[in-house]
Amino acid sequence: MNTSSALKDNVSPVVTRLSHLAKLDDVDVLALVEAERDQRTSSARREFVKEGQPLRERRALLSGWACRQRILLGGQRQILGFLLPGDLMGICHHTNPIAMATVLAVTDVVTCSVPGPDRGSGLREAYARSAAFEQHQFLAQITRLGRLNARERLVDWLLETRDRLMLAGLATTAQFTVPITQEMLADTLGLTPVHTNRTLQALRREGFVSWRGGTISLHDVPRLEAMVSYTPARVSMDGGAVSYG
Amino acid sequence: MNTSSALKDNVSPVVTRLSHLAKLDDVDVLALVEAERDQRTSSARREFVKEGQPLRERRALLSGWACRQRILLGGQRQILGFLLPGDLMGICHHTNPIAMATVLAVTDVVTCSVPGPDRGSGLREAYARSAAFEQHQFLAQITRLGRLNARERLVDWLLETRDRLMLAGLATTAQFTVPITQEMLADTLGLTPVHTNRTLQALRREGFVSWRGGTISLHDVPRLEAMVSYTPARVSMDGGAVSYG
DNA sequence: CGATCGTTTGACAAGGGTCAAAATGCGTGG
DNA sequence: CCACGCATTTTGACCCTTGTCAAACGATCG
Repeated sequence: MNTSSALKDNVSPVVTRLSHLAKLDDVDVLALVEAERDQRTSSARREFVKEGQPLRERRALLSGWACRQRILLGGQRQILGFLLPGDLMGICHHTNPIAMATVLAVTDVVTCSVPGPDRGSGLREAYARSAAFEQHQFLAQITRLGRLNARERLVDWLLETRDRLMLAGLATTAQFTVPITQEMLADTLGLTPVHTNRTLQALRREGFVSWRGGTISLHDVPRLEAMVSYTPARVSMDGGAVSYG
Repeated sequence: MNTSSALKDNVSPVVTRLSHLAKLDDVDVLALVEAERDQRTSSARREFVKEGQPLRERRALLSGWACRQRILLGGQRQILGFLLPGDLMGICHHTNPIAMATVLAVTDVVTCSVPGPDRGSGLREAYARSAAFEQHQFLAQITRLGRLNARERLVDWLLETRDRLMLAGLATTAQFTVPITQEMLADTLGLTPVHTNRTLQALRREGFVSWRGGTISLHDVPRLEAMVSYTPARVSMDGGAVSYG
């Protein structure tokens, strides 16, 4: 199409995702690509950020999954949300920031630095929309936990996760990779592993989803969407974008 | 104390709250006071903002309560959180923002405009910390709904709400005003009104709280805090402040 | 003084939790 | 290539928290 799409094709999920969120010009994309050369790997289970500790630098996820979680005294865990490839972390606008949650590498993970928003305004816009989109996910998580039953929570989460992965170019409408255990899913959905398993089996038995070797396939997307009245977040560049205000 | 505290004493919850969040100089405070002259009243049940509609202007709550809510098809409601006096709304950093949730006046409400962050950097810092604090509340809401039982949800919410009101100078350690019905509380905590009522009664019967005429008293704060391992959000000016990063 | 909204009560149902054990899968080392 | 050990998934039986439905009670307001 245009010059920058040549740059965007087959590049990192960071560029793909941010390009979906705002119009980036070549300067923006080059800055991202440049920043991506500063990569760092960490292995599964490592804690990037610890709740209550000062926040260091802003980075983006290049590959792998991470999660934000809180551990309650008593050992229960609540996973607040997952960080998927292309997602940003550590962006903050005030002094002395302190992490509100622990960020844990779910799989082996590669992160990279991200340029400051000072260059083109495209990046600033993309970062702002990225933050708003994340906010949207937190609000969705609240309604999920507060008002949906086990089956609905599961379906809603699957659809949301699919959409997020699609934004980074990592999913099709009906298939995507989910490198997490059912126990983690339970800690996300506010359920026990046992009940999560049973709910999942029911959906499988009824032919709605399959989950083999970390790959999830949705077999009747329209009905799944109807089941939870799913409305995708509005994050496309054209038209308005979500903002909690 | 100093010159600006003379301005801050007995003034609006907006100034009180923002002063707790960041160091504001006289210029900042005067800008706030000036902006407060642009007041607008709306009566209970009015919808300030409708989910999916463009966001208009940024404003602050001077008095009364509002809530952010979502209605699911099927008519269930989830209250995402309350807006208390001193809280900001409509602040957003990208173009074409769209409301992620409906904002509803719970009581009669007075709002005022708030100055842009351009003046002193104090306001910018206060706004950023305010946003981070709000984010903190959403994350707390997620853990509440995901991992606490009815009694714990209720206690945790009471303690958080007390702290937020204290920030605006509207509560003491053990007493504050809560102008909402048990039904709204139920929609906040992800419970039914009936069960909320029973949980509340249990806490009353055991002498932990009383709730008469819209005023809540906590009678054994240490034990209540222990019950949910309550940790107040770190939002004081000195030391770090929460940021979800 | 009815009307209406909010709170309280009771009886019962069900969704989801708990505990414990059995299967299955998978990486590692022999 | 097989066997072992560990993590994960699956199953079963039972219990408990929370939801549901319906009605009574209480307060507030025109």
